[in-house]
Amino acid sequence: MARKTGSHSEITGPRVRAAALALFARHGFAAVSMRQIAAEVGVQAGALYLYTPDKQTLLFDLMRTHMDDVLTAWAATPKAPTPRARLDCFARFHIRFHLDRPEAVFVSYMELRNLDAANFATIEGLRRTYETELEAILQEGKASGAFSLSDTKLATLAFIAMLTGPTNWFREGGRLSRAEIEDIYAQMVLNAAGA
Amino acid sequence: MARKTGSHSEITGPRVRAAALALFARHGFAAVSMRQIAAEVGVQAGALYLYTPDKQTLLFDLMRTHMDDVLTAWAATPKAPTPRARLDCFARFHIRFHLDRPEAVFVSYMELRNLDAANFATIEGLRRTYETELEAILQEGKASGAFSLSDTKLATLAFIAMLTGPTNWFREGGRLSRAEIEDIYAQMVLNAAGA
DNA sequence: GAGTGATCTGAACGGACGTTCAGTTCAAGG
DNA sequence: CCTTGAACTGAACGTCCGTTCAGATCACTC
Repeated sequence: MARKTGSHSEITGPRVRAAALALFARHGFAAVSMRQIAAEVGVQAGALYLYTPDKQTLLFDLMRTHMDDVLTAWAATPKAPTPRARLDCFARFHIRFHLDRPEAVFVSYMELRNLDAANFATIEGLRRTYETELEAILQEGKASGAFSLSDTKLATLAFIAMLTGPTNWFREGGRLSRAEIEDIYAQMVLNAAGA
Repeated sequence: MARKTGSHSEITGPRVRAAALALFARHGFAAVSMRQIAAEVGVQAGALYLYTPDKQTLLFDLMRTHMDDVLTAWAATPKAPTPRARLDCFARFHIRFHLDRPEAVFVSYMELRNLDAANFATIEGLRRTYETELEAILQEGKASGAFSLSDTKLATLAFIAMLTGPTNWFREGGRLSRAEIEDIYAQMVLNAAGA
């Protein structure tokens, strides 16, 4: 037994990443073995090394892909005319986007400490870039008098922490729909900004 | 070589817990070995089992102790007269208390998935109890018209996520003091509640 | 239909893991 | 000063870890 019928690199590669993401999210990077990932894919552990040079890089690639996806999706979102509308738009974008990929969000936040120094710096840079997008909105609103905020840097961190929360508890078919959560959180953020 | 001069159960026990807490916070439960904890304490791995039945219980005890501490400290905080003052008080308490023990906060949040079912249920129950304290304040304020909130459950989760944020980035001697952070966050929470 | 290369197996590598335990050491009580 | 037992060592247990690699298999090309 070796090569299975119909197996291709373009199929197995994504399946490896999907299995790794799901397992890392559920049990944590350090608690998941390459053999578990392989079993999930239906392959022997050695075969994983056709798709990643090592376990650490597998984690890093998942996180970098996620961060790239966030930034790309936000860049493709039309810019609203006023700071208030832009903040509302950002809040709704953030919740919607993150609710669609809870595993990637969870891993990208929880497993930062398992990255080596160079990989950590890369991911941290991307995160900073995203935060800066929000802070720019807050600064504009503060300058124009649309928001009343004593510290835009703190508000940035506070809003992102708040808006990421639903990712940890949202379940399809729960008490509230995505749209309702989006509405409520957007309203709380606007309130908190003094808009 | 065995028993070192001046070593006692009352000294080594706390040192084991302190070393475990610090290492779990930095590297994660699954990534830390009993031998690393022992080395930090200055003891052989086998000696740890005089102070904990196993690694999982060591983690659980750290988390339960932390949750008990939170609830005890909050219970000892005087109740303010109005919902608005109580929310302000809760926000300041939460930030102050959590900024004083960032490692315990980090571990208690990040390592939930490494608890077995029974231990998880216990910790989750304590967490729920704490959240209920905040939600009660929000409900009173909503009922009295002091707050304008569409959903007190969501607001509870959102505020706790927001208020716990500083634990992850606060550094002594940074740009802002504890008191300043406390002021800013308390204000943002009151705004978000529509107070 | 032979040959080639991408894909995967299965076994092995040295090392680290959590946990146990017989034996050693030493502070303290009589 | 002798005994006792709490505190700890050091070695061992079986198991699993990440990673490597020679060899097997099979889809494809010519």
